[in-house]
Amino acid sequence: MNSASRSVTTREPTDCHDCPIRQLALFRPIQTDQLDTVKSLRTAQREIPPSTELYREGDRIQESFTLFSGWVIRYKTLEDGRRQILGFALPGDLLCFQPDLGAPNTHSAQTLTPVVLCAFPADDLIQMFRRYPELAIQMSWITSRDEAIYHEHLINLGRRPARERIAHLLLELHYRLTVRNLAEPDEPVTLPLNQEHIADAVGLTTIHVSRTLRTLREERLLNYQSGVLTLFDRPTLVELTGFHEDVFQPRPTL
Amino acid sequence: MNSASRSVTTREPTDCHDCPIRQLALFRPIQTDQLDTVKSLRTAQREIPPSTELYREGDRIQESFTLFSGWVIRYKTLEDGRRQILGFALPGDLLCFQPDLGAPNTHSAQTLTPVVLCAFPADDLIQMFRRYPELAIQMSWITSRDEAIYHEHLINLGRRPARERIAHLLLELHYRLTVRNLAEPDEPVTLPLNQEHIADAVGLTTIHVSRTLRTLREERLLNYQSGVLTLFDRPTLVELTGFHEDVFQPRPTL
DNA sequence: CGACCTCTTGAGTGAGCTCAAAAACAGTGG
DNA sequence: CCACTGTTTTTGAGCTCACTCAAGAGGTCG
Repeated sequence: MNSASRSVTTREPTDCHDCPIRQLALFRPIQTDQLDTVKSLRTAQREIPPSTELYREGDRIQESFTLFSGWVIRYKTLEDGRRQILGFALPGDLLCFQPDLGAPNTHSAQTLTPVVLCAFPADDLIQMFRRYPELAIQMSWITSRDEAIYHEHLINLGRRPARERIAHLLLELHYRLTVRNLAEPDEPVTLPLNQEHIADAVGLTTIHVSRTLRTLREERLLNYQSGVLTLFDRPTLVELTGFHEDVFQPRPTL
Repeated sequence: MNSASRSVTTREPTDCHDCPIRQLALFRPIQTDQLDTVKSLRTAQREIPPSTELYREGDRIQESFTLFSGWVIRYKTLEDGRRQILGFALPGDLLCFQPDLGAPNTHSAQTLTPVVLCAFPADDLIQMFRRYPELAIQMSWITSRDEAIYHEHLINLGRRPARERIAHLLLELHYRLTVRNLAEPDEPVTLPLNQEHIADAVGLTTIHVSRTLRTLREERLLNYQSGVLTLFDRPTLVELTGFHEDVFQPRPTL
């Protein structure tokens, strides 16, 4: 139950031979011959500054990324500039996996923090699946978990009022960070989010997010100020928002 | 470009040997030896009346389903009974695919119409992936397309007003039906939805759906009454809602 | 210091909600 | 064929949650 980012110890300057392993080994030990093959992918590790666009809706990116460290948002924008954040990618998450090599991206992605990621060509990945079906099955595992997360977001946007939406999002992020050992269960965490990010994730205005955060603070439920999140009363928050942490757990082992 | 439901000609009483093929053959021809294996799955075909629960949140269903005919909704409910419809499954769609055999379902599913579906044990499916990686890759294809659909729903719920939300949903359903040859591009279609379904899908009240449908009708954009959908002015609707049909296309061939 | 963010607060508005009741419709049984 | 019941849709009236517009406060950086 180790986080991907913590295992970054030694680092090749241009290549990171073991990155897909690091992603997938979360679930199951892999045979050494598989490991060799994956190493042979020779994929590039990159360090990227904050607020950088990784890819844009409509691009034809033929790479996938594994996040080693940092935060990335995936989002869509409407013609008039309104933005919907689809999700926050944390260390260990996979980005931009599209088995259809020709298809344009359906959304954009941008770094929130300095980011270290490992990029590998999508067709290499598919070749690897072809050779090691177990990896493909694990991939289906990942995407199926992602689907459950989208379900949570949908009911959040569709059927919950502002206070619960925001609280649910912050509970989610807090939990996902603790699971990765990037936060302590009962300690404050620093998030790289401003109120606009929250607003665009839960479908509100920044102004309303500001007001709602204030009421949450006044109710002594949680505090989010200058990037520091403190959960005062997690049980009540969980109750209030109907938060089910199971969905946000890493995949169980096979 | 054939719909799964149309190819139901002969029908075994209890088994439907070829159903996963029918699902996956949409994308790519499969070798005959693969076909034999799939047939050997001996999965059961079922006919199910309308308004029947297929599975419920929290159940541990170890089967997946391919829809042959009829409509199914996938949804989640909150403690107080509020419901969010996550999506509408149409003929050819896959339901309840969960590679983690032990995990409980994260949502419920219910038939809207009489339904014919093919059920097969999840671990058989995984065995099949193990043997034929190509199928696993195609599965990742399917789920990746599903993800893009959820993205559309998220921006719909989060960033669009009622009129656009409803219009977008109806455009989506209309398009998905035409792609399956279950509707003619410029003809009215019959949908098994009442206003409550629409409301629960787009995060509104039935009352507001009623009013909004009236305005859409008065604007001569579309009409949805007693289950019949007519798109009066598709171009304007597409423009208005920012509808991108690409996402809802069946997967392109490999 | 000024320029630029981000956050906060106030005032007014409006989209979508609640509550309530009537109308339309389908099915059922007499 | 009609009364009776249950469901779905429609309409009205009033309210509220979340939005817009506008201005001020605070923090950061060159």
